[in-house]
This record gives sequence, C-alpha cells and structure tokens, in this order.
Amino acid sequence: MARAARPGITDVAKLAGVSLSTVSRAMNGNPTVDPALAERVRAAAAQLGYTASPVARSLVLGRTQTVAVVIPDLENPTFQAILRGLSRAATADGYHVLVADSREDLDEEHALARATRLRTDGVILCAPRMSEDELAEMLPALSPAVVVNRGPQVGAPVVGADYGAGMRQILDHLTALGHRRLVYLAGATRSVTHRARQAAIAAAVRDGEGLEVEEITAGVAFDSGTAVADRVLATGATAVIAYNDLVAMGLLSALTIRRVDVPRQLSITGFDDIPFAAYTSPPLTTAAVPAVELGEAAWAAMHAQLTAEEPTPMLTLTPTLIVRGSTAIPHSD
Amino acid sequence: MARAARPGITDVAKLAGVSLSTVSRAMNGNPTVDPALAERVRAAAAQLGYTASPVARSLVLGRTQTVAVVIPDLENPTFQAILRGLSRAATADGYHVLVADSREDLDEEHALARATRLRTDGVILCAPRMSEDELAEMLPALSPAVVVNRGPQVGAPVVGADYGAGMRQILDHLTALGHRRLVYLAGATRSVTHRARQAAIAAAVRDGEGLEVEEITAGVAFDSGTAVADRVLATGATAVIAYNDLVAMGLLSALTIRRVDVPRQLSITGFDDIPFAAYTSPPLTTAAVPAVELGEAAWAAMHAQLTAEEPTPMLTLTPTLIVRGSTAIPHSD
DNA sequence: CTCTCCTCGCAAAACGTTTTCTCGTAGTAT
DNA sequence: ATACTACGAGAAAACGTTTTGCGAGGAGAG
Repeated sequence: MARAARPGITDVAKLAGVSLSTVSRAMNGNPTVDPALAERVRAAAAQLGYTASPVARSLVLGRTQTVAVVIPDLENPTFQAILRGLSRAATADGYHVLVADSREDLDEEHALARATRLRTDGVILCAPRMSEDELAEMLPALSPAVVVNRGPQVGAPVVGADYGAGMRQILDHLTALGHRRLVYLAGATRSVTHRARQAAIAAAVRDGEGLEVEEITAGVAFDSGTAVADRVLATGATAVIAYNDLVAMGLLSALTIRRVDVPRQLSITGFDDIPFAAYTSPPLTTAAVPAVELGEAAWAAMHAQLTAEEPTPMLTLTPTLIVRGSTAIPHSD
Repeated sequence: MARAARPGITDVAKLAGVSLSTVSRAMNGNPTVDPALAERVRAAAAQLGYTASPVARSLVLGRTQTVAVVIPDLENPTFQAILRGLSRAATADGYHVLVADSREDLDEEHALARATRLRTDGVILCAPRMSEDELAEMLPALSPAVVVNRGPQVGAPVVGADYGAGMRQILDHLTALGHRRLVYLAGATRSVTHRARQAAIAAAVRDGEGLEVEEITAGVAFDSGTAVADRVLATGATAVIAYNDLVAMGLLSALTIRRVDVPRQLSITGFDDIPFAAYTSPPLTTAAVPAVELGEAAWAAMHAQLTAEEPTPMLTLTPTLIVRGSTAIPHSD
C-alpha cells in the first residue's frame, strides 16, 4: 500500500522538527519566524511537495481567492471578450474565475448567482437579464458584486459601455454621409443597451433636420438579420443601423444573395466590433465596444472591493466608431 | 448592530428545535430521519435562508463539486466552443467550472493545472501545449484528469477529434473535383493535430496518382493567412488547404484584395467550422470539428471518473466535411 | 409485560488550515 | 548577578460542516 494521501501541514512539521504553527507561519512569510528555521521548513515542504490545501485555507480565512462570472450566453462574442479580459486580469492578481452560463434563463441566472457566490468571494453579473427590481433585491445578498452593462445600480459598482454615445457616432457618421432615411433594427427590446440606443436615435431625430428613423424589431442573432432583409428593403431607406454586428452580418449576407450592392445601394452599420466584423465583405462599419477592457474594468472594480480600497462607483467606457466598407454616400436614383 | 453573518447549521437547529446532526441529516436527505421532522427542518432552513457552506462541506467531504478547465487561448473559437459544451454539461450535472487561460504559456499551463487542481475535483486539459513527456509526468498528480485533442495518453482519458479523417475528407473532396497540385498551410507544427493532418496528406500522396502537396508553414491566426498569400499564388497550385478556418479566412481576405477569384482561380478549404466560416464570401468549405460535442464528451469522461463509473479510455469524434462555396473545379488555363 | 427496533439527541472526532494566547529563553540593562 | 524585555515557538481554539458512536425514549410485536 503506497501512501497516496497528499502531505499535510503536520507531515511537514514532523519532517522539519517543528510545530505545525511554525510551518504555517513560515509558509506564509510571517516575519516573526527565524529565517534559518523558515528556510528549513520550506525545504521540508519542497521535499514533500507540500502545498497548503486551498479549501481548508478558505474555510478559516473566509475567502476563496475565486470570483464568479455569470454570463447569459457563452456563445456571444462580446461576453466571450468580457470573460477573456476579466479572466486574464483576475489571474494576474492571483485569483481564480468560476464561469457560469445562464443560457438566457432567468431562473437559472438567479440560481447561479446565488450558488456561485457561496463558493467565491464575489460575483460579476454580466449583462444580467433579470429586471431592475429583481436585481436590486438580489444584489445585497451577493455583495461584493459588480454589474456589467446595466444601468446605474445601488449596492454594486457598474461598469459598462456607453451605447448611447456609440449610437450617436453612428448617426453622425451616417448623416454626415448624407443619409436621411434610416432603419434601426432593434434587438433585445427590454435591455438597457437597447433603450440607450433608442434614446440617442430619438435625440438625433429631434435635433436633426429631416432625419427619419424607422424601427424594426429584429433580434440579436445572425438569423434575425437575414429574416428582415425584405422588410428592410421595402422601407426604401438608404442606410440601416443593425442592433449588433451579428444582425448586420446576417442582413449583409441576405442582401448579397439578393444582389443588393452594399454600400452603394444600402449602407449598413453594426455594433460591438466582434472579431469577424473586419472580415465581412464589405467589412463592417461599426461602433467598437471595448469588451476586453470592460472585463478588465469589471475585475478592477471587484478587486477594489475585495481589497477594501475605495470602490469604483461607476465606470463607463466609450465605444469608438470604426469606419469600414459597409457605409458610403447614399445612391441618388 | 444588525446580524449580518450568514446563518449556520446551529441556527437552523435552534430554530427547528433539533440537534445539529439532525439538520445535517435532513438537509442531505438521509432516510433515517422522520419525514415530518425533515420537513420542519427544511422549513426552518428556508425561513433563515440557510444554505450549507460549500467550503466547509468541501473540506470534510473531500470534494468541491467543481472542475477546472485549462485552455491555451480563450480567444480561439474552437476552445470557446469546447468550454461552452463542457460548461453546460457540467452545470447540468450540478458541477461548477473553473476556467483558466494559460495564454499559450507553457509555464503558466503547468502552474495553472497544478493550482486549479487543488481547489477542484479534477482538471480538463484542453489541447495542452506541453510536451508528451511533461504531460505524462504531470498527469498522475492531476488525476482525475481528462485530456482534449491530444494523442493517446496513459493516466487520463482522452477525447478528441480525428483530424486525420477530416483531412482525408478534404483531400477526397479536392481530388474528386480534379485538383492535383495542392498547398497545405501548416499551423502549429509541433501539435498532434498537425501531425495527424500531415500523415493523412502523406498517405494520400502515396496512394493518389499524380497528387502533389506542397507544405508552407504559416501559423494559426488570421494574419498568418494574409501573410502567405503571395507565396501561395507563386506555387501555381489550384487549391490550398489551410490549417484552420482563421488562416483560410485570412488568405481569402488577402486574395480578395488581390482580385483573385475564389474558387474559380483557387479553391480554399478551412478546418474547424468556426461560427463565421459560413459567412465569408464565398462561404468556406471546411471540415467541421464538433467542438461543443467535444466539450460535452470531455465532461462525460470526467463525470465518469468522479462517480467511479467505468472510465472512458478514449473517445474520438469525426469531423464532417462541409462543402460551401470556396471550392470548385480547378480552372483550365 | 418485555423485547426489539426505529428515530433522534448528544457529544465528539474529523477535514487542514490560520491565528491567538501563552510560555520559555535569550539578551540587555542596571 | 538579577530583573526586565523581546522575541520565537508551541498548544489550543477556531472556521462550519459531516459523520460516527452511543444512549434514550417510544412504539409495535410477541
């Protein structure tokens, strides 16, 4: 029978000929331990291949060095980028990341947030689908928490992108080109990011002379874009603002099949600047949401709470307009 | 001073008027406890909002209900898909997933695997970059572990895609179309998946009459494809087999700029069938690697080990050829 | 009426650490 | 030489559960 059990702190203590308290102190760099002794302990630990059990450590310390990220859909490129930025930033600070995919299910989102919080030091809610009220009610139990891409919240720092500003840039770009009749392909109509876009459009219509924007409810996925192609064409608009790049790409694909010339007959803009937005033909003009930076900022906000620094109340990153080939001066029939 | 502390098992015991052992038994569905009493305990727990501390539970039970996934690059669509399939399958079985991005760094990969294993019940190594020897040496310490997309291993079940079979399908497709002079754009030249492709090519060249395949080392990213465009054209080949979809898309993009007609002048194939492979123009002919299923299979293999079922020694999924618009009969000058 | 089995309470050990408290010893100052 | 200080290290408590052993009480069966 070989001893398969992982060595414990007592084994190290025995080998080094000291008490187990001393081992703990030595391993944690406690300065009250004699350097020579500490070295002897470390040598013994190394010889045994000892590493303190994180679980036992977590129990007594009350912290797990782990945070949870709850995401509505792991398939969404934006969430993937947020997760990537978050994960790498957290790892750099010596933290681990628990990822939970709620699959757009509200109950699941609730359950996952609660469940993961119990085994972590905090949870980052990524664009939570739950209502404002539910969120406000749940937040205290989750604290410390960080909310990404939602409106201002009480009880948790919020980091997000300014979708209104992004939309304004798109509108400015389009109107500067000379477009007056636009279509807005709405996506998640209950989301805050949709309302921000809508408000920006409303403001532009109010201020701009002769600007018309027709709203068509599409969806958030590629297929949503292909599905509304004919309706879009029927409007006679010269440019269409898609809810996001996926929808824009879907629309673009459907229009290519219909032999509609983009951008000469119709300009199209996306939103997000997902990895492949640059590689469509024509490449997509879009408002780039700094998703990776969003993830990093979310981690920074969480880290600040965990280390009891002054909390970041709210941080908003501004998307940048990226003009590519899918927009141009409107055609003059 | 409000009591902010989470209720403990003793609080529930006190409220329900039973001993703390009974609470534990009741909460864990131990059949030796009277159903009525169990219900009373559960009611008390619900009233207090009690949930057993997973950390304390993990310590005594010796399991965390969590597994770790170590991934070389969270930006890679294939790994994202594997993570997604894995995460959802694990969640369905009541497990949590710790994700670690090694950023293609070998030392980091080692460190992360070891570190995450300590706080989880097992680790899934996703296409580990470390050498065969290092892997074999590390695996015992990680057990239970699952390896994804590597050659057969001792000490851990392996799930993976049959890249050789995928390559054979591509070659068959291309030769059936009439192509004889091909270029293979090699990617990660040290990887097992590369060698599998190479072997399939070598076999085809040996068997096929008049088949020539020139190998050019490119890379694994979009830019690698754009970079070798001129060299590819200089070969005079009629079809090019890219290492993966990313490289194929990069090449396609560069060729479009050079006004090379794909597929009429040059056929291109990818590998993986990443989400956007269907949306390039022309859409990409590729060998679809069932990445989500790979993730699910990896979880199944892990779950089997955790529940002491008969372990899955090795599972190989076969890619399916997806013929789209980027391949055609070679042009006859 | 007694025997037995079932249910439950109680107490305590165990999981593997960190941390507080306490004590012994060595060094320093008088 | 003695007393006081300071420092290093050991013993024990604590973290919040699960689990085991044992005993008590009640109910049902013979």
